[in-house]
Amino acid sequence: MKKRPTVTDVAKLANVGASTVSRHLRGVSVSPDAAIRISEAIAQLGYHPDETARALRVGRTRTIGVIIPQVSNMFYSRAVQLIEEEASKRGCAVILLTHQESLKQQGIQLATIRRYRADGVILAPAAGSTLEDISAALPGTPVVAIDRFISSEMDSVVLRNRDAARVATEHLLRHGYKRIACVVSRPEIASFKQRWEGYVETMGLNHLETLLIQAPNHEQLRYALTSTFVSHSRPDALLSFSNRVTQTILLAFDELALSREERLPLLGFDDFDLASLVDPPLSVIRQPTENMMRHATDLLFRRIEGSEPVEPKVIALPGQPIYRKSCGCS
Amino acid sequence: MKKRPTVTDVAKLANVGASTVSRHLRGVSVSPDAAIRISEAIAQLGYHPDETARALRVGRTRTIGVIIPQVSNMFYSRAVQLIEEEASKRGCAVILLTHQESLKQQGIQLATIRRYRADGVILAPAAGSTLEDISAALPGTPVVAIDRFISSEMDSVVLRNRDAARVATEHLLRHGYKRIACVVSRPEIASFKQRWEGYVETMGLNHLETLLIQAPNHEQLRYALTSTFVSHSRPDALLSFSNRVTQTILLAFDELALSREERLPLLGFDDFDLASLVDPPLSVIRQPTENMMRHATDLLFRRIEGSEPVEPKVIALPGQPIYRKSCGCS
DNA sequence: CTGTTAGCGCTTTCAA
DNA sequence: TTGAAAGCGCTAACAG
Repeated sequence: MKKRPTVTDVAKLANVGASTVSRHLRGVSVSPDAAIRISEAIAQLGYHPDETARALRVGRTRTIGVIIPQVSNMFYSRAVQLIEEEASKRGCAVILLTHQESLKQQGIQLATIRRYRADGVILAPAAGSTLEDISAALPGTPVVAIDRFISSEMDSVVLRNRDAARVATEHLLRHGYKRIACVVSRPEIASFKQRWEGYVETMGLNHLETLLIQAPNHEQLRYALTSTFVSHSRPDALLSFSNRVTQTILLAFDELALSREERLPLLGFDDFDLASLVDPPLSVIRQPTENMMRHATDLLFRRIEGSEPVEPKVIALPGQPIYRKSCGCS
Repeated sequence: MKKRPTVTDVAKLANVGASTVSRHLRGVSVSPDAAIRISEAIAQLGYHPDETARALRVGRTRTIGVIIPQVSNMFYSRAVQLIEEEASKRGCAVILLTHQESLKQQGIQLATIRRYRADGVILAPAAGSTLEDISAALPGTPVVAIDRFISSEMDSVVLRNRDAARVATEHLLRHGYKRIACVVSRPEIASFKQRWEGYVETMGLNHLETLLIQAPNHEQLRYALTSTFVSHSRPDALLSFSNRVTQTILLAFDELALSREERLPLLGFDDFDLASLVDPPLSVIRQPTENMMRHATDLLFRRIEGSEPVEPKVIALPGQPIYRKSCGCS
């Protein structure tokens, strides 16, 4: 088994010094004929530079860490997709890690990132994360938070959650619903907290009581939902805080075999592929995921390149309401 | 800005040699009091070992590459999720790359993997991939193919596509449908090819003509579908080859505002969250994704560890038919 | 423009 | 069991 060729091998074959090869590789000017000989040698040997060695020497790994709750949530898989493409364009590879909504697991993954010396991190922080924990875990490494705001001291790209929830609640109110219930899996998650605040505020302004249907996991949430639906104090309308929750609501409708008319009016956060195809078509607040991820990667790479912005930047993008039928529109 | 601490720093503070620190870190026996002093020093300095340096020295990076068409397809996002968890358990990080169904892009990503010196790769090969291309791009690096079979010389974990398609076609036949059409986006993709074969075979056995509805992208596919649906030679039933295609079919139904009764009977590959919630509930061939990914990671890590299996192993798992209503069942 | 040399942080002989 | 020293493949400084 022959070893992988190194710069030295290339250098020898091309009759130049190793540093000339290195220069050529990095696009620094080299004499034309040396360039040709080097290129030939590289082709002949099938040489591929070793990123780990380069990283060690230069202190930059050309990798970025992406830490999210799970990839299987459509919002995040879309996000990862976008981040990967952007990173790829800039010559960086993505190290993908998940924290499964666990603060402890997140700590482990931050340490992982640290060991791998990623140049920067895009993070959807687990509930309970603090700026201090995170920046202590990654001293000197740029981090941008997505989806969940934790501190104005940290670069963040998020939805304007309060506003969006306000808009959503007002819309439901305009349809004449009074007993509007929020449905959420884990209210301690930052984005959901803000959505809840926007809702509470709007309900308060209208002298209406707030309602919360909540459970730590989707199994229990479905149970909570079905019991609520059959109780005599059932709400007028539902405001779902995430696509997963929306699906759980749909499942609960289905479980009770509620007809289209018996279903509660529903408005949900996050758009998804089949949202327009369920019955009735789902009204949602869509997140501008593409834009968000572009902002996030831009911010991150600016930080990595070390130029420009010094103070933390929080980018909050408006949600886009898409009223189909489920909210009561026609 | 103080530099990151190194083994040497730890060694000095603990009054031992660097190699002793290294040994301790890797769990090799060290005298008890040295161990204590080292641990203290590590904690005090906030030392984290540098994977890039270790990788350079030792020749193993503790990373695995995962190359898939896109993360945003539910099948793959689920797969990535599973792989990440498994890799994490084994102390490896995942480098995530996508090839967008482009052979050229796949080549680029294979080269990326090579530069980063990943210890192994899990790959869903783009259409047109050959064993030779792939192993030439990654000499000495274990690769396991998932979802798409390209050669029995390469470790692979796939669905028993022909059988599954046979079962699906027979099921549709049993409902009395004769003009069964396959719907597929890119027939050149290995798994779809095999599904097509299973279908052709079954139709042939029953002296029935084969029908194909196909278009290179989902936009055009939807168009092809709607025109087919309104033509007088419309099929009796549809066999969809992937979850994305199934969604496109649903979209086409919706576009034509076909009522539940007017919709064509449909059986699709891949189960997904909302499959049971659309109207009528979707019948599908489910892939045992979890099992598949466990096999894939097992295979890969066995190869990486260098022990055991020498000859390539192809694992083909049966699909699980789930008959809801869309296929004509009730 | 080029080659020589040193060294990034780690592990691994090798001798003690 | 331990420490000193060499070296993984690369790049940056420096002298030509």
